[in-house]
Amino acid sequence: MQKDAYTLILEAIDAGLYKPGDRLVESELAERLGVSRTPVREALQRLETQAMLTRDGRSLIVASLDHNQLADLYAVRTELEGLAARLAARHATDEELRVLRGMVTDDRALLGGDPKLLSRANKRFHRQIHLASHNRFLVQQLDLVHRSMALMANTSFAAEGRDEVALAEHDQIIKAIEAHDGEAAYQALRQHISKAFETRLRVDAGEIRTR
Amino acid sequence: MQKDAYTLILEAIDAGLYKPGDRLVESELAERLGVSRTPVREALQRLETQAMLTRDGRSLIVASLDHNQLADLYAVRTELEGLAARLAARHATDEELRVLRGMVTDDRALLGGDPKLLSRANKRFHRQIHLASHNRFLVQQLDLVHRSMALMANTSFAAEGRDEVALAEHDQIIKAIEAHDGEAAYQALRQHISKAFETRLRVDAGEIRTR
DNA sequence: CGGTGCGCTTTTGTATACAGCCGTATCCCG
DNA sequence: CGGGATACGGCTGTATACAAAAGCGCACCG
Repeated sequence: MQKDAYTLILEAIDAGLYKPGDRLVESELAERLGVSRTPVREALQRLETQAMLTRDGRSLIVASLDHNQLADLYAVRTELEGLAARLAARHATDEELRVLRGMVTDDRALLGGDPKLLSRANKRFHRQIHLASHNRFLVQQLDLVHRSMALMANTSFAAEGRDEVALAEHDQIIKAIEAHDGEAAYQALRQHISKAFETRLRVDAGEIRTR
Repeated sequence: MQKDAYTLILEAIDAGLYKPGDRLVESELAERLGVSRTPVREALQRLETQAMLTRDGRSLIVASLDHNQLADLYAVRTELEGLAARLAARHATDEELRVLRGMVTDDRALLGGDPKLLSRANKRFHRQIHLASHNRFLVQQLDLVHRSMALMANTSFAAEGRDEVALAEHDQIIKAIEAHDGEAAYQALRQHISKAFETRLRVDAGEIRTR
């Protein structure tokens, strides 16, 4: 069976096929996906409620993030990711810890490689921490946050040297979680997000060279 | 113009017309609301993506919160409300502060009255703090949280004496925000939520008499 | 030459028809 | 009398037709 319209449209946005500001026309999507307008409409409505799309008069366009919204988003993200880290330190099982540790080890092989791959590995890592918190609502909320982050053009991993620093930070986070030190994990993750935000601002300002 | 199907169904759930576990049938809702199935379907899908409804096999039922989910929800709520308080202390305008102060003053008149009214006033108060944070994403996330809270049967304001304690706590929170003391506001709101959770647990356990 | 108004085209919103699936109940056979 | 299979009813998912509204362009008038 084919994936549903919702997933397909989401992936198209993720892949950059539709960029912020682009108008999404129901009939066009319906034809492209080979279904009728009905499932497309439902998918678009779902995406709208998740703030991936906004209404411009009558039509739907891909949402875009201005500078203020970016800051807002990171503020919320910092708080929620911090909470996830604290809970993960408390609730993660040994199996989950091994998976997390394995990710950090494997990601070393990606250093200096394709920013897209690095970004994907990074998403997986963070998602694993979310899951290790064993809090469904938190996972759901963080999903929303990460989805909105997909609206940003380029990943901060395009920044030169960011990958190595990030990996070191990931290592710190894992160490704290492994030690079941909630407070340390909380602080480490907050600082990690803070650094990521800072890097993104520098990239956007053109201060850092991107690969 | 009439409100849309989404709002109507949401209000019906809020009013307790549909309780957790109840099955929602498209054709039935369509007839009751006087529209066709199409807008009803869209409304239901939106509610599903917001976790107000869950799928039971093929059909949609109103989501219910078990003990664990309740704890999960409060954990996230504590964090986000705390963040909102801290940001409100930093960003609230004088006009917003006066509105907040006015709410606390007015709410004194409701003490000992209808729990439904108390609960409504409480929601308004918290929402005003969310808005005073001037962070759209945070407002949106907290909206989701409060929506899920609507799934709980009875408000903690049904607990005897809770209203007076809550009002005093609200006063504390406002004082911290008025003083632009982010850290104090953060702590005060976290403790307020924590107390509310504790009260709810006691009510659910049958320890406290409800009015 | 510019502005305004009218009409057409495009797109969304709503209704309805149709098909497929699941659950249930009944009937038949062992 | 009990269990299983089949048929029927209801509900969801998808497609399509139709109506209404908005944007766009052209033409006409000032």
